[in-house]
Amino acid sequence: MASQRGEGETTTTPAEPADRERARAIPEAAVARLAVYLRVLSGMADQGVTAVSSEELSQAAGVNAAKLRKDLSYIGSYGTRGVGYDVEVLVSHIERILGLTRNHSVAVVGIGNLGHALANYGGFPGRGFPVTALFDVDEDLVGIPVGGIPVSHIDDITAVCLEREVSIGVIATPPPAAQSVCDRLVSAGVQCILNFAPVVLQVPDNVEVRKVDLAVEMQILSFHVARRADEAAHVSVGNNGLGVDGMVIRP
Amino acid sequence: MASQRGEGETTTTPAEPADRERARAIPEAAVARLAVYLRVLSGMADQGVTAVSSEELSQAAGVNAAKLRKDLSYIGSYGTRGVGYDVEVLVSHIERILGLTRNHSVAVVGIGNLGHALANYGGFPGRGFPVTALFDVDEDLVGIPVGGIPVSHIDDITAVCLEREVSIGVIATPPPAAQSVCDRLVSAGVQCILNFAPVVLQVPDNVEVRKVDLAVEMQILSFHVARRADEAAHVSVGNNGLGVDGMVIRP
DNA sequence: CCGACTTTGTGCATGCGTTCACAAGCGGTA
DNA sequence: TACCGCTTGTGAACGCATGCACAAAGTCGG
Repeated sequence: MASQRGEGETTTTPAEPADRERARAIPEAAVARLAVYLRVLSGMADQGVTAVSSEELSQAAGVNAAKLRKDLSYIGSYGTRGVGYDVEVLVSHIERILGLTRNHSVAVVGIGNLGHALANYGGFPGRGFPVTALFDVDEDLVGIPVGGIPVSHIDDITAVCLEREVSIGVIATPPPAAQSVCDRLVSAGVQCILNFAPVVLQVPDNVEVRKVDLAVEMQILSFHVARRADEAAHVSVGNNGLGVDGMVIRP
Repeated sequence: MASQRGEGETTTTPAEPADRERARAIPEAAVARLAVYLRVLSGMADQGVTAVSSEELSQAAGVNAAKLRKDLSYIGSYGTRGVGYDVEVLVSHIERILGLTRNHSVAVVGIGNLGHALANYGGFPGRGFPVTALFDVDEDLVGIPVGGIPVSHIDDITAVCLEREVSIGVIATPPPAAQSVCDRLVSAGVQCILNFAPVVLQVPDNVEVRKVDLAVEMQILSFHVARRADEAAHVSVGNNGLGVDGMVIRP
């Protein structure tokens, strides 16, 4: 209720908090995919595409068409049977569900290689996420602008985060500092954290953490490399019964 | 069979490809967690810890103890009932399963902000992933060393990847170049790709792609921010039945 | 106005992953 | 040696997510 554009909100039971309860019911996995759909749709809109079918969109997003329709059904019925979806309508509804109608101020902590890269992205891809604060322990860095924003000292983190209404904190520090930084962010009222440090963060229940762990990603790939190598070995030694020297063996 | 160290391979049916079939059976989600366990265990080993129980390890890794035991059971039974696990034994077995006994040569394509950061990591966290090749389209960058490795031109990608036996390709280019770069990596024989570009890559079935999408991560966090905000609004406006102006209304 | 065609939205079955709960197994102790 | 307490490993139940298949609902052409 009380949301922007009063469209399909013909709920027969006015006591139902339709939109809000619905948002809570969206599976985590579907949320991640909605973000992907949004990007694909934005690209289509830029190219002047106005309508799209679930089949087309699902292919562009690399998922099953039925799954895509189910994902979209979590946010409401905004398609037209026999036709498809209006690109702009879908974009605006996904943006609404993902909370992209407001800007989310971002703070980056740890201005090393990665911190620099993040700061220079300057308002993250797809925008709506302005980086408004940078922090580091290194006194030499304090005051120097990176990506247009001067670096603050980490001891000022609480004051600065409150002042600039930071809603998302990004941790790009070395591992040993991560938990301490996390604690400070939390006590500064930050409830969402994106963690690049290879550390398992301990946080209170009301704080949401997502981690991006390069080492883990590499090791998962390594696992698959190894698996492939083993399979290949099996195929040549075992499966077809012929070694690489199959025809050398005489009867 | 035929694997390194002939330990617990007392399979009664010698026809079973025990280790290999087992590796295929490990759920994807479990593989990701194994990498986390490995890091935690390595940290413990560095601190002189020699034994650990599933309860301790699971807490350090931030997961359920039963889940941890099940994950470990996928790679074999290397614990001692009533005691726990030997840290070093566990480390070496996880390393073996994840294929970390061999080195995996890494190529980074796109030497912008992110590419610089990745190249300067210099042998990824937890090592075993030496970066051996860097590529960019920009002629001005070619030949300049970044993190100790000179940048090659992207047109040489096939030759260089084959020569240096690159097994993992990292795409850190702008979105429009990603698919083209991906195709070139694939035709150079690279079967594992880590993609930082916000693009859905199309690849043949025999290539494994993992993506790290900052925009998606931010948007998932944004979703949770919005959800929290809605919940908070509900508590004050809906749940308790009193508006903010509850006592202004006269009877 | 009607009928054929297209595409959505979703009930249902299937499979995967998580969690519980407990028997089996091992070390320590008397 | 026999018992006791602790921890692993896993069978079984549960819950979530995926994919199928189809009815509902709309458009378009005649």
